[in-house]
Amino acid sequence: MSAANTNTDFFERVYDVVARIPKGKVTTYGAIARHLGTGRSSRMVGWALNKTLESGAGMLPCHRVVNRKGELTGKTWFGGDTMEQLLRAEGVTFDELGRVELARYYWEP
DNA sequence: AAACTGACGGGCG
DNA sequence: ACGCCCGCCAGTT
Repeated sequence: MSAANTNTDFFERVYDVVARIPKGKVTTYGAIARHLGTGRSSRMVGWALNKTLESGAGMLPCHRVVNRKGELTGKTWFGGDTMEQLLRAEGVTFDELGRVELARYYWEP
């Protein structure tokens, strides 16, 4: 196996984990990174998601991935309040600051 | 080649 | 509970 496939494998894992997030639940980048074994490379998870968007995996429910504060940091890539609407459609509620209640909706891979 | 950036997280005040 | 700073990893300029 070529070492060049390491990245691809990383993307596939991110895809796999995100695809398993139950409807109406959310998880964090750090949780995914830990599950992948990358640990501190939480940033790479977001990077991978952005990359998967271009890879054609646009069906990925990445709107269920938020940061540790429960903020929809990726809403920029969805455009406007699309990300929030998607989560609301799944029954997720937001607080006054527009953050997800992680204690209530958090899901660990 | 060096420095900056970024879908982040944890620690500290 | 919130804001600020530092550390991680790969990509970009």
